[in-house]
Amino acid sequence: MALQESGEMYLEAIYVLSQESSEVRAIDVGDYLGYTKPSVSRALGVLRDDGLVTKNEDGFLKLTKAGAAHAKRIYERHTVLTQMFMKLGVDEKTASEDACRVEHYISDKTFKAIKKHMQEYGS
Amino acid sequence: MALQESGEMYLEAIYVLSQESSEVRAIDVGDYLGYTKPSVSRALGVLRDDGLVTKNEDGFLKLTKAGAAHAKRIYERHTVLTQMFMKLGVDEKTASEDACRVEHYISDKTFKAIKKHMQEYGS
DNA sequence: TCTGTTGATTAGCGTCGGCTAACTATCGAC
DNA sequence: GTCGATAGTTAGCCGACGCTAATCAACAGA
Repeated sequence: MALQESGEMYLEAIYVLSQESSEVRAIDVGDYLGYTKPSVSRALGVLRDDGLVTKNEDGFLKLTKAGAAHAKRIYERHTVLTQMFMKLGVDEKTASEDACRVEHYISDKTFKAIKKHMQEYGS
Repeated sequence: MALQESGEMYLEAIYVLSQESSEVRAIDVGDYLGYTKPSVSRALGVLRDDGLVTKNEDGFLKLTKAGAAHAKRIYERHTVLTQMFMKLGVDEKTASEDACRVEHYISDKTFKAIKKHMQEYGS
């Protein structure tokens, strides 16, 4: 089954946290997203079952190839959308918050069009 | 409590159908959205409790002042977003489908910025 | 008058995805 | 060796929101 918004948020969080530190645990993901430990635990279980995340013997999380690909896709949407909203005059915080929701709902077609436009005209 | 995506979809549907015919029933809303009668029945009950929709003795639906205001707000987002996506080169069907989801998730700030941009540069 | 269709509702199910409570495991300090 | 903090899991609750099955009311035609 296709990933829901929720699953994408978790993947993105792990992706972002992995860029800051190579040691990402479930608790860090929870802190980042503002969710409790049980919520994270269950969500990661689902992602693990889907083959998107693994956990090594020390409890550190790692995205699989498929998980990383998905996370990068969402994260790119986040950055491009944030950039677009800011280009339109929206403050960074609002732009990022809106991008964070919208990134899960736009089609590939529309995202490609936005990205192309930003590459041509966006600073 | 603030309206969810689902509630906004129902309001928008009633608003659109009301523009085509003054006699809008629950079944029409269901057909329009692709939902079953029981789903519509319950959803309308919630909107009625929230004071956004009324039903007259003949079973015809009518948006209250607050309901209509909310519906118009969402519908405007739908049209402006569709227009923007098409301006970027997206086909009408995809643009409309994406707008239909995104319209529920962008902040007022960002929408105002998009609208302003479209008024200045959008054909 | 009986019957079939249409519209609305109620009861109840399932999934998603938050939550709290409570348990376990590990690890460092005393 | 015991105790407290930290991390993770399990069990189970709840709201949102689809669904099917079944019921009810109104109305039209044989």
